[in-house]
Amino acid sequence: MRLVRVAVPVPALDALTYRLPAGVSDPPVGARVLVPLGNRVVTGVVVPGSGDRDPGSDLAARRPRSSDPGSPSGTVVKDVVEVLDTEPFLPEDVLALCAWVAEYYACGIGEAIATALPPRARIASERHAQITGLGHARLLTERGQRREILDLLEAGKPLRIDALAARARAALTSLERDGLITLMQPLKGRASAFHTVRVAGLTAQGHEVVASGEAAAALRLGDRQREALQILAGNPNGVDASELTARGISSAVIGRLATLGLVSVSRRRIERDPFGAESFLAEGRSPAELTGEQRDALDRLQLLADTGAFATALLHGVTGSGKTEIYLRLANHVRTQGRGVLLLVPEIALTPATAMTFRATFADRVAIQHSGLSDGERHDQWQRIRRGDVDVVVGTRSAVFAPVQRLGLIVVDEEHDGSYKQEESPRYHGRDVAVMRARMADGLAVLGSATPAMESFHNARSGRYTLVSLRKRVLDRPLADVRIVNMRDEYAAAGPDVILSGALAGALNARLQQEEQAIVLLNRRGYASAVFCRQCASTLECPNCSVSLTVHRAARRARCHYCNYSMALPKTCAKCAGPYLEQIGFGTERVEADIVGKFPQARVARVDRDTIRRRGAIVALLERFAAGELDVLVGTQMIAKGHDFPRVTLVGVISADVGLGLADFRAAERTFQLLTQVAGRAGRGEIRGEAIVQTLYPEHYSIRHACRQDYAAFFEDEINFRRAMRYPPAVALINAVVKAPTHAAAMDDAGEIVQALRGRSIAGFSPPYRVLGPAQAPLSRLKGEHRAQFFIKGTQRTAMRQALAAALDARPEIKRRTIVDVDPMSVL
DNA sequence: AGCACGCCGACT
DNA sequence: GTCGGCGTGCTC
Repeated sequence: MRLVRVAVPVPALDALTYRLPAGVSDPPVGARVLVPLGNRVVTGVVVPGSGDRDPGSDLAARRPRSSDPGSPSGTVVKDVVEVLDTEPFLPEDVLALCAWVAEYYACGIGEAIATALPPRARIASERHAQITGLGHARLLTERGQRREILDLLEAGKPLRIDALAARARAALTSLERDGLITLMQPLKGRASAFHTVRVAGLTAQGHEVVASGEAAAALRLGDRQREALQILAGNPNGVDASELTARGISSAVIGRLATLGLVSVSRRRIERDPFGAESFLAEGRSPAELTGEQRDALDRLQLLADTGAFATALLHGVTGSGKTEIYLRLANHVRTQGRGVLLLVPEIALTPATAMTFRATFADRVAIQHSGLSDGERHDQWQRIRRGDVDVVVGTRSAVFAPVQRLGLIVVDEEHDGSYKQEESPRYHGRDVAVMRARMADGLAVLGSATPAMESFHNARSGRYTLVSLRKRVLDRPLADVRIVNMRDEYAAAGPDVILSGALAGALNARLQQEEQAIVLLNRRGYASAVFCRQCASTLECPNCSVSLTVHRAARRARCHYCNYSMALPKTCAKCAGPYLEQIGFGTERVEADIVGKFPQARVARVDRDTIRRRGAIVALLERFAAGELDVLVGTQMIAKGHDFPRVTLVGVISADVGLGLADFRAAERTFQLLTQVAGRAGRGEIRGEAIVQTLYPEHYSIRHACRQDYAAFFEDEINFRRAMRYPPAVALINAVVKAPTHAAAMDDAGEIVQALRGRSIAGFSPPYRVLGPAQAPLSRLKGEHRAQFFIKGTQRTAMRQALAAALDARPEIKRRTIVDVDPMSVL
């Protein structure tokens, strides 16, 4: 019997064993196969493993081989429905990377593989229902849910079940049992997702007719038909149907010529081009001259790349020191050595402008991969990479799985950026997966940042990574002057409602006079942070989450930023009916209003998740700002990242300490990074920049060091804190959150897992980790669920992960309600 | 993740 | 009494 191991796209499942029926060829590892799963059909990927493992023994497979490998398990091995690929769809190295991700981040192999697959790679069964003759006959005697369904199906056409309300499911099965309807499972999707167009071309006979007037006359062709033949005669490679239509030749005309045998219509595969038509304008980019420091850095990195062995370099360069130029040249160097390059950028950074830079440098040897592309575009780009048509891939987080051939270099730009961590399963960190991939490929990983993550600098210090530094900005431009404004003094002088300090207001005014630009940052959106009742001292809370509702004034609503619940702004207190409601705290919407109020002549725009609904809206807005059509940009951290605006000479930070109050071990690190990055936005042109930082805690080390742009000093203070508190990178950390319908149940369930973890001992020794908790999670209620959490801290990640996996496997009903986050970015 | 089975409150 | 809510378990 021929068996295969198949990873299926179901979170909790390990690879499953299927039988290959006679007449079906052996699929190679990495090929897609259609397999039955429960009562549906899904697309799985063949993974290594002899396959002659008995089904139902996944647990046994993890443990040392159990005693009776051939024992019957109760589950019958099902047959593979269809083999979709004769060649591996996912290459071996990507598959191995997925296996590592599944193991390291404690998720199912199928889930890891699902993130590596391009869109449209999966075919799945859909469920349709159709009414039977008996159903028609009994239609009028049925009532309730059953009658509703029969009414919907009355026309006789099959209907998709998922279009039906979920509550109708039970009725469906009973209707089928009674023979009133039939259920079908047609497959949705195709094995190949390329876009094709119809192309018309002249046949031999057609050529004859064009060449000979007599033949044409004999056929009595109409004007349109003659015209079509002329057009086709001038295009030996054929003409797209859409182009013919555009030139006034309808498909009917082509159809008639085809029946006459003069024209043949074929399908041609075309590639969707995410670069668009303007990419031709991108030619002729002249590379900037490197500074001596850049040259040295590039030389060192090239040397590392040329060894052909795995290495990781941390490129620590102050903002504006020209890291991108180094990436481009290093990528080109590696490419000319015949090895592939992967360049990862944060979510927001891959604007069309950046994509164009790469297009201009690498022409058609570059592919891009990010979530802004349509499914079709992403699919086509992926296929180009898979075929080996490109040597350079630029993309966001998930591009780390791109099937680049002979990979030699992975660059992770702005490696500290939080968008590299996926906040849903699999909770992987793009940077860490990149380093592992480089290791598997014997390649070089380059992590670049002005404010490296604590983990990365720690690794550089310990010698695991090679540290390469850039201390100066290009063209010797100075870093911005940073002034701290103590808001306690402002409040004492001007009352508690001050938003813009005197210093910041004055600086803004000066910029407006001089026609320079300014960026104002506040990492909190909305108009006011909460609605407070002065009579009963209660705060307006979200009914589903344990947070207060944020006031959005333009929408006149109070909104939850976690579950998106919203309600009309109340006029009286919901608890005590008191009329004295006060809005406390403020966000970007309020700051914008304040600036507009103070400077009516200023052209102000706001950039946050509320103003940027569509993707592309941010690009348009940033372009307007770059073009000088706006004076002031107010926004959240979105505006702090990467962009290069030469005319910005002032950066204002409204409340630098937003986030410092959070009970999160990365709070100081995030604050330091944000302040340093945003200050780096100022003074990128000819004129020196200035940054004004408003804070209630001017003495806090993250604010002090950020103002002096002193990374090393910040790192020293922060690493001491992490060591003392035993937080990463001093230890490895796993955060587990258990959800339950009540607070008590969540605590009980979490407590049981914690007990199991503490009880595990290895050969009489206590386990090599410590378990903290359980405790109520900081967000104790989210979307209506209560949450308890616990931490595992230790130095041996593998032991920690395995212990947790074992404890959860023993309690499957708790496991399904538990989120496991290995190396969490935040423990909220 | 889906999907089905099975056990308890509000309507014909 | 059924209808229909969602807890629990399974998927080779």
